[in-house]
Amino acid sequence: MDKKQIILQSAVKLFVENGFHGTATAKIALESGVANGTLFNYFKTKDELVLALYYTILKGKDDFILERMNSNSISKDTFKSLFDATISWSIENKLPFQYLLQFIHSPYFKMVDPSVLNDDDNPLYVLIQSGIDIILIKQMPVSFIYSLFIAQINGLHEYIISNDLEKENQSEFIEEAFEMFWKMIKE
Amino acid sequence: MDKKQIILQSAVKLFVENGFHGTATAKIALESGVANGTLFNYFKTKDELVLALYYTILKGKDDFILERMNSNSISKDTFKSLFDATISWSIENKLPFQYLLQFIHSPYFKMVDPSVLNDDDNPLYVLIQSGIDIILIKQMPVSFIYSLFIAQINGLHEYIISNDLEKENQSEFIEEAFEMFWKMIKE
DNA sequence: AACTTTATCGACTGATTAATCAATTTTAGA
DNA sequence: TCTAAAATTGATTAATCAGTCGATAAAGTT
Repeated sequence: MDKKQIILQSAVKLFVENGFHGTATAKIALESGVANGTLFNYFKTKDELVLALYYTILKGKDDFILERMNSNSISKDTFKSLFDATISWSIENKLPFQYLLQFIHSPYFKMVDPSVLNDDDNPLYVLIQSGIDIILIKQMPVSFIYSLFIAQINGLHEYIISNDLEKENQSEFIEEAFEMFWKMIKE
Repeated sequence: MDKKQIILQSAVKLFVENGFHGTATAKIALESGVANGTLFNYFKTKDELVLALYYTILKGKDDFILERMNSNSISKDTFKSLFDATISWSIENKLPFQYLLQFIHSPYFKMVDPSVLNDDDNPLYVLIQSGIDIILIKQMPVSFIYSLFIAQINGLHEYIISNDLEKENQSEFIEEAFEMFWKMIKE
């Protein structure tokens, strides 16, 4: 693993534990086993590191999800796979997931280039649009369904984490949460 | 309005705009029209201010919601009132709502006395429990339904805000979001 | 008015920190 | 092996900021 990756990894941990400004760049360098100045060879400023970390985590999440999605036709099962993959990523990557939440709700979020968030080529977005087109799910704005999907995942995640559920119990609630969500959006 | 309230009000605005550590206490004092040191007469430390602000907003939100809830029996309508009151508060109090999100997802949240969050005497919590008891809503853990309720509100809020919906359009989606939620949790 | 208490002020301080840069080490190519 | 380029180092700096405190003003009491 190269130094850039190590720095990013240390940064997730420290930012989530101590917040953006509660984490000195020197601490990140120390935790990464590099010198103070080295960090600034990889990221010109602290802000750039904070942003790069956000993009990196988003990318990792999308890759993880896409890897687990290989159905051609669109059906309830397709959405189930997506739902499962999304919640799985968030549980297997607690710190990065927490980082996303912290980042999105912080003023840093304003600094994100909107084109990166252009949902039109987001797989989930496209999938929902298709579902609407073939009248599998409710005739509502895509971004509305999208928001509710993300929200349902967040609610489920919050429940699983704060109740410290075991693996077996998790699947029960994941199943249930998806079935509930499907009732909600199906045509 | 006394100085304490003014300081709290300035703090919401600045913290949401510039983040916790991006907002110097001197800036808050300036915005409040008081001297540097005066702020520390009301709040011993900056952390205390950050926490007090959280508690104050929570209290204001609860009061707002309770004021609009005066039904005795428990029915779908009761939940509708709760849903409406909750989303109304979040839309009429964008900055405080944003502050809650920012705070909850930040490391400051660890500093909150858990007994304050003791959901057992949270009206929404009690209401859900009653709904489950009379078999109006699904036989699931209260905290599960609770998490999904909060999540649905958050998703709806995010949709309304980021699409900058007019008042009329808002109610359409609030109605719809509630009906969807009800389908999800009804027995 | 005289006096006490409480609130406010703002200059100051000690500590912290993002970012720099000249010196050093490591790597790579001939 | 020799040399040049690239990467790394960490002491240094200039700036920022939370919190203090003695002085002043305002409010309250007799």
